[in-house]
Amino acid sequence: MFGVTDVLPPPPWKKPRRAPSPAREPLSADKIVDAAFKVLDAEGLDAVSMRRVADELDTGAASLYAHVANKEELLELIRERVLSEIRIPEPDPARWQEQLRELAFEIQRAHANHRDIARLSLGNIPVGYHALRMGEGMLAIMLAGGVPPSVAALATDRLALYIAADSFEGALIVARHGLDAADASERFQARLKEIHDYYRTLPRDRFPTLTAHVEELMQADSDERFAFGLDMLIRSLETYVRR
Amino acid sequence: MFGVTDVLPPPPWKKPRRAPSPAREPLSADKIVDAAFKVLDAEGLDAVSMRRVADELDTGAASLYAHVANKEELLELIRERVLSEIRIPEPDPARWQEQLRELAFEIQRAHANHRDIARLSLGNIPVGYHALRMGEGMLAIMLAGGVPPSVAALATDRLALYIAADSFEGALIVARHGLDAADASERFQARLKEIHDYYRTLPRDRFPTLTAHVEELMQADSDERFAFGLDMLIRSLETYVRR
DNA sequence: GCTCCTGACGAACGGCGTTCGATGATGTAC
DNA sequence: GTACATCATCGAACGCCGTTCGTCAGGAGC
Repeated sequence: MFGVTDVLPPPPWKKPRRAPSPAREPLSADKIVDAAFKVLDAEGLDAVSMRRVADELDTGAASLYAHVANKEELLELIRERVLSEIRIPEPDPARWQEQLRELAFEIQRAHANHRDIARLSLGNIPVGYHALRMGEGMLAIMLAGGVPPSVAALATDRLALYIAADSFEGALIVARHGLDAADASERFQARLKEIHDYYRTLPRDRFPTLTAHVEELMQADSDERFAFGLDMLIRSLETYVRR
Repeated sequence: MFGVTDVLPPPPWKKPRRAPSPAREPLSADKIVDAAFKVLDAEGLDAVSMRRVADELDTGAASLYAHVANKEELLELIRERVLSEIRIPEPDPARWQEQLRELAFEIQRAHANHRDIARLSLGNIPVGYHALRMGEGMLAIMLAGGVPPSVAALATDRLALYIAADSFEGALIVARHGLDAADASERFQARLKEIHDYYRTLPRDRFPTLTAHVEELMQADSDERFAFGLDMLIRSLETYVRR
């Protein structure tokens, strides 16, 4: 015949056929998470909406719900994938403190690699595979180092909280001070300078201690603060070993 | 005359006078924060929207913007008021560890008194009066105890982060497991039981450490966990004093 | 060739923070 | 006492959000 369907424009009273649906390859939870990461890494966590992720896949938000129960579940999948990037060392009893430190930095780095994803890091009881892998690794290192099990169990919980909290705080700063990472750091430095100056103008009689130690309070950058708190926790763990 | 304006119904073609605006007493930032607390304490942080708060004052959301720049500023006022409930002890060198502990619990309690308000507690550089008061108090206690200033400065930062993080985590649980506090606790216990059972079904070969110590991991309630982490931090501070 | 099922997905619902512009009351200047 | 300028008030609207509903196309099974 004459291939009329391709030549004639569609009559206006007939609704357009919705999209080139035959050429469409099917969605999947994995593809949705891929798209979510593209949005996350390019525009930050706030941009990760069902609509925006669906857009990335050239479809509508409603289509996602066939593969993902709701946004909460999508975020859980994202969290798990972030944790999957973490390498966990084989416990070496002689180096247990150092290994804890390495693992902590590894977790922090994994979060920092994905913009402000650490805003999801708090308040999640570990149930996913990679979250459990993390807990297993941390606990194993402590036990190998001779920390008593009941202490190690609690310390794992507290250490995980501390790491998540620090990452969370960093992520908030990234989220609040512009989307571009370099730009954010620059703006944050400027903000810190403001705070520094502000602290110097505080009334000395009302805040004697604070005003007397402004320099000490502002001296460390965020990595140093993280390392210091980490050392505090590990240092105190040592006191449980030596007895 | 005859007081006609009060007797006759308003003619339908004349639009109603918008509200009994003469009897209306003026809004203020303080009244808005009051209303916000009413909503917060009754329905939780998620219910604190500009519309809902305005509703509480029998007005529209737009009216709030004359007294408060935006929602962020309203939340800041709320945070400050929560911190204002915290009592700060006069530093006593002999009891510095104990005083730190008391202050930490005081901060936690102030947050817990207002539902899931602690979800705002992280990532705020202290600039408000009460936030500074808190920092001043914590730092003064440490210095009185003989902690070197450069250590005390960092430790104040880390301790504040820890306290905020723990409260935050607690608030997330409250927010996620129903609005009523008693109900939330009950549901959370049930959830913990589920997790406990789940941990027991984990493959022993992949998670040998975790499965071997399920009981230790689940033994402590949230107050005990908080106290333990607090002790870890204070304990390590002691190691900086004794030299 | 027909039916049934399953993903896809446009449209809509009810929420959100915020802005705009009209409306009215109030205080000041003359 | 009147006119005017100023400012809080607030309904309506904008553009987001997560989620649900009902329709529809395509393929599988018969």
